[in-house]
Amino acid sequence: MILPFPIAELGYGAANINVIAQKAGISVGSLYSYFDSKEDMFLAMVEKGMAVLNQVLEDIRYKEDTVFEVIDRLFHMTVVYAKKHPDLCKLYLNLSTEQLAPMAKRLSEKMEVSFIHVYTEIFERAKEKGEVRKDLDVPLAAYYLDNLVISLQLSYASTYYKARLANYLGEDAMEDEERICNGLRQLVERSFR
Amino acid sequence: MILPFPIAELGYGAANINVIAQKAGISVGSLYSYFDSKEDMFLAMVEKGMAVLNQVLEDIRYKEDTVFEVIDRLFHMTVVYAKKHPDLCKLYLNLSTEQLAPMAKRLSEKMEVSFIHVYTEIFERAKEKGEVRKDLDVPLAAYYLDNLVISLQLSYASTYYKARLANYLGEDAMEDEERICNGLRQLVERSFR
Amino acid sequence: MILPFPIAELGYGAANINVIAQKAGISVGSLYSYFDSKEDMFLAMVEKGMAVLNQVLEDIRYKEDTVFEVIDRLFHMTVVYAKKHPDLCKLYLNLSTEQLAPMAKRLSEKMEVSFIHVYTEIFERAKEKGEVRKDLDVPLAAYYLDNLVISLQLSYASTYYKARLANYLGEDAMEDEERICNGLRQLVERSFR
Amino acid sequence: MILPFPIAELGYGAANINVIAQKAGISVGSLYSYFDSKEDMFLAMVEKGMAVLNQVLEDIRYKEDTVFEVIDRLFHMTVVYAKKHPDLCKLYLNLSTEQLAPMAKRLSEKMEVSFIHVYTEIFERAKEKGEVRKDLDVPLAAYYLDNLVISLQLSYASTYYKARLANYLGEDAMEDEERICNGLRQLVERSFR
DNA sequence: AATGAATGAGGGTTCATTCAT
DNA sequence: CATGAATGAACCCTCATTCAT
Repeated sequence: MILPFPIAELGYGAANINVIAQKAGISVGSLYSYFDSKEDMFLAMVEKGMAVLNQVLEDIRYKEDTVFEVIDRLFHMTVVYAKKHPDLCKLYLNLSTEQLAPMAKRLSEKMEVSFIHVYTEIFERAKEKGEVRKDLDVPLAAYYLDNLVISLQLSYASTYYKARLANYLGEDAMEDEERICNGLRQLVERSFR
Repeated sequence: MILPFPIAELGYGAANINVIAQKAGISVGSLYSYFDSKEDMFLAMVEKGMAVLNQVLEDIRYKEDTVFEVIDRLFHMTVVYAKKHPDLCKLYLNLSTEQLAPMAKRLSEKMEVSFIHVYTEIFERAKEKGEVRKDLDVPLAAYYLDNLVISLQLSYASTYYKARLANYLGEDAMEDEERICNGLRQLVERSFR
Repeated sequence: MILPFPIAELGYGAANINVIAQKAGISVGSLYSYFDSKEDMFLAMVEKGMAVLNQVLEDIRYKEDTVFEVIDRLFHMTVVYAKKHPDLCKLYLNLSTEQLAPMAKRLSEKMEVSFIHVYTEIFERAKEKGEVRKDLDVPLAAYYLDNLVISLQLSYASTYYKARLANYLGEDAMEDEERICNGLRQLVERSFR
Repeated sequence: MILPFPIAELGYGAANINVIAQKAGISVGSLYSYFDSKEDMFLAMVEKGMAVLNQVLEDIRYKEDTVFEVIDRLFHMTVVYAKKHPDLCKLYLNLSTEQLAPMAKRLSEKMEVSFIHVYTEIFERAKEKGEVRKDLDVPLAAYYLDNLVISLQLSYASTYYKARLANYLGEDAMEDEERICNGLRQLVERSFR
């Protein structure tokens, strides 16, 4: 199945149909045999992104691990995902842009909800097992963790956020994943204990 | 000075010059006497945003406070800023979009650098005063804190992130600033100690 | 032989090749093995229409009848033809449209000429037999009669002319063929006497 | 006010926006400042046509005349109108085409209704004054008369119908309006008596 | 011979930019 | 200066036609 990657890579506004078709190596007409409209192409990419993310989520939540092992895997997998699918990550930025807000709302909710569910599950279990303090505000912890995950993801995918990461942590910081992932995990670990 | 606010509110792609001129209450021709191009209008908004942000930064870093008092003020002021200037916040999303990446790079650097500088200063001082642990990775701490600040800011400004906040913390979470700001401050405080 | 009916039913502009092929139950490729172009398909339908009309003409002009019996049969057969071949009638509207004028001219002439010939023959004979007044302007009478025939035909075939008929003669007028055919025959009969 | 004449002259399908703009001597953009869409341009022409026709109707129905004087004027004015506004006449052909049937229905009804109303009024009055026979089927007479008027109109406006007229009445028949108008009037007059 | 996926020129429409007033 | 009507390049999309299978 042909996917209109440039629409994710370049953004909805900047990617024009001719460029998309050219980059996909097919004609405009063919493109329109797969999708009914440019909007449809965008949604196809969003759905692809969601499918990949859901797979990532599945890979993360082994039942037996401690919450901190899960979070560690979460950070590492996020980086793997962002490196492998930078275009899908960039979708997130387009979705959150006002231009696409109306179209994105319903889809995004589906996406967020999966994450919220997993985060909540993890923290509740961790509470029971005594891995985190009893008075932890679970929803807030989930929101806080997701903020970090999204930021991390964008740092490895978006041109802009890459530059920002370099500004904060040095030009070659991206290659030192351990520093970032472990560093963030440590910070998070302390904040939950 | 007339500012093309809609370009920030609606996003670069969705805002059209006629609408901008109309909302600004002047003619298209006049708009083009102030700015050479639509790109220029966008950059003017970005600069305006930076100026406001720099003022916010100034208001935050009283020398005498502990780092956690500063961070508390940082979160609170971020919310105040996001509520007062949602359009300027949305700029951030547009800037980080690939469409505007080339244009944005140099400006963004200026912006980030101010923040990095302040964050670094705060943490170095806090280390000296023994408010945070000696082995804290300051650049990483700055990056981590900024991720949270940006996420918080967007949660109060962008339609999409507002919905996300509601998904995580409940429909009326936005009104309960204290829960969010204090909650984040507590999490951060623990992670630095 | 496969005929591209939809091109007549929907009109040259509205009928697209894919729909035509689908309705004809064959592939686009096959369609193009029968016809060289869309224009060709249209012309094939026009020729089909002419052939049917010529048959109708043959059925009408029995030598022994009075001119008014022939005209009566003409109106009745026109209705029968229009009901049986609405798509061929609609061709007439497309042909007379400027869009197809150049292509249509030569074909239409052939078509008109048959009718003119028959009409003239009928009226000349009627004059000889004293059925119509001696000073009747035969060409004008033929033109006048054909105008009515064409109008009648369209009233039973084209959506627009159907609505017009209903406006003039009432919602169910179409079913009362006798009123229309006999009524017109009477009017015509008086005008020729 | 600029009117997109080519859309009537060439037909909805054949007239493309670039041609229309060029023939109108303005840019495509300007055209779209007057009309929201090509459909709108077509409707503007239809409305213009209706306005002109209504004026013609007004000019025709003097109260004092006999029905046959009115009909005579009707034929003559129809020719004048068709010669002056051939493009508006051609609209009629486009409207009755299946392609535009849906769009045209409501407008056309308005148009027809004016004519039906006037025709009916004329015939009812003529009946009262004893100018036409008592048993005349008024709606049918109106339908019959309108068929002739429309045919006449098209004979002076549409390329196709012009050729048809020449086939029936000779190459120079168009110039001999009197023959046609008077001839038709006489035929009609007899049919109503 | 029959198919229908692929093509891409051409259509309707938008909107950043200009310039006569 | 200020205006906003005018411009036309560039957009998204359609569909007549072709050709590898």
